[in-house]
Amino acid sequence: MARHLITSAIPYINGIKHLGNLIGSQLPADLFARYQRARGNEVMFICATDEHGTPAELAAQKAGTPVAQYCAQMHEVQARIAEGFGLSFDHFGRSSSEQNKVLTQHFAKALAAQGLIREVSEKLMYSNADGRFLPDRYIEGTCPNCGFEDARGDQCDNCTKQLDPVDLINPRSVISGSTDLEMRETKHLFLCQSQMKDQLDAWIDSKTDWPVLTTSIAKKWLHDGDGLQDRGITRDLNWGVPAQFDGAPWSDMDGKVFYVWFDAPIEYIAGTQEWADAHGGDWERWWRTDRGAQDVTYTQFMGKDNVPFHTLSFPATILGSNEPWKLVDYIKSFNYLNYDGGQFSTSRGRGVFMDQALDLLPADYWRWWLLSHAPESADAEFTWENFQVSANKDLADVLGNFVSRITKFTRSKFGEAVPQGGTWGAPEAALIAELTTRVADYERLMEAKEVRKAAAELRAIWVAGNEYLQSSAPWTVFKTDPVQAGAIARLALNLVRVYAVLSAPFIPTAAKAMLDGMQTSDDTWPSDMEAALNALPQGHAFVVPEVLFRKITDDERDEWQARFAGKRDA
RNA sequence: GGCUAGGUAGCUCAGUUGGUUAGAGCACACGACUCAUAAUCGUGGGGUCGGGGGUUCAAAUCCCCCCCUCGCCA
Repeated sequence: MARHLITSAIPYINGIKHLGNLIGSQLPADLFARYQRARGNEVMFICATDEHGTPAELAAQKAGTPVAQYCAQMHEVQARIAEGFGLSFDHFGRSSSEQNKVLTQHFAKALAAQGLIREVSEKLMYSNADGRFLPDRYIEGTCPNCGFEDARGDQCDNCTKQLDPVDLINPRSVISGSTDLEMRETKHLFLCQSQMKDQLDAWIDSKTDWPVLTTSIAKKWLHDGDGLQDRGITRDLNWGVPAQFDGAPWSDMDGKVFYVWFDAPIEYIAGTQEWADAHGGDWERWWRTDRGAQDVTYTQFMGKDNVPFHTLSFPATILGSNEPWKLVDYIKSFNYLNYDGGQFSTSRGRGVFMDQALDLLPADYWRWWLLSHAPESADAEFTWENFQVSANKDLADVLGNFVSRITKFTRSKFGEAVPQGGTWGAPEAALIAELTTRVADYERLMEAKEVRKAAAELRAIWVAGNEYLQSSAPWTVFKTDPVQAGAIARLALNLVRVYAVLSAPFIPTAAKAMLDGMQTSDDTWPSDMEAALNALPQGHAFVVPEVLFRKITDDERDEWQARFAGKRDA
């Protein structure tokens, strides 16, 4: 039995994510996890909320809630929505956990012991009124280039010029509006990634089967300009993992915390520890190659914006520690999903957010559309028309109607039990041969994390059932040879169970309804198609399930398109 | 401006190391069936593969130039 460690990039805590975020990491990771479990493999699927950093502090402040409490609440909100989408995490952790604090500090210490941490003094903008250092984008002022009054410290939104906060005329704090700012010297820790450039470069070079999106982004960071740069791993903040701790190999780091990109990926490991602490399991056999993790296959899923951290920074942390941690085996990355001619926008409330989506339709509609249109080779686009057409055609007409037509036909002619008697001949053998080939292709594509192609193959498997029914026409055969018509129906009813098993990674709720309809809990993977089509024995009772997928009407489509065009309302 | 990825039928996309008349789904037209969520199945029309030049017996596929889109960086 193979063992699969699977992680999804961890979503940031400040608010509910949109569909673009969902398809970028959590959903494809869930697809893969469900598939591997269905194949009988052992899976550890970890996700979490990314809770540290300035945006979380400010969001909490805006909500009038202490930041720890704010994060706890938002974590619950995100966890419930994830559940609503059927995301089958073994554990949905929190980067603010005690486990992550201990582990993050451990890694920092281990890296320092290997000479990979250096202290750097730099001058940053300090706000006396706020009592804190301000990140570049939390400083605004007049652009020295174009005179725009609300230019941010990192870039002017009006003329797009890249800025340094010291360039701004009349700089002020975005947080308080205070202009009582000064440049103040402060000390930070840097991770010496540059020392590991060659090692990382060789490692990336060895990954010839990774998506080009993953390797090209890694290569760019490795080779662009002066090559891979050392990066600061601490910030002047209170909310985070303290950079000063007992046994720390440095001093004077009070009031500083590790920067989110350093502690966030470590949460993959810490999240597994959280799981172990909660369930009494053994986390080391997943993460320590000296404790059994050497035979684990580790796959990460993420949007392209997260690729640099996962191809370079986190591996630098893992490898640089010189400890036997499990390194990722495959990084599946995704492009962006756009919304109806533009970008999804969290700040402007443009597009569909996860909670809203579940209010409109069951999760399977979204799962199917998103996965079958996953932005793998290029950015993809969500439009309501495409969504409506795909969901209605694929789910309602091809799959849902197949289940309806065969269960209702059988009920009307034979009653609610798998018909007995009759024999299968050439048409059935041909169908079994086709399904055997297609399922093998489906398995290959799922193993390769080829999400869109796997969806297309699954759909073709559904279509094969309709073709079979159409050509064998049991409703016609019934008039002259009812027993033989029963044999055809028996195969088709068994097909419903097979479809449920094969489809479950994509549409788990409907798959469950299909199994329930067939009154079976047998979710054995159809490795032997002929045997699989005999799983429901003659005389086995079933019930006609409710309509699996109702259709999306034109009126609904138009209404939703208008509703989500602009501002997100409460 | 530099770099990445793209530009293939009306739409969304496949096209492996260059090789017979460029494929799929949707949409469209016609036909079949009537068990089914007016569903299904079959057949067909439709593309100078962004533009130009080159290599080759042969290029969507390799090389050069240009145009356009998206993203990252400066």
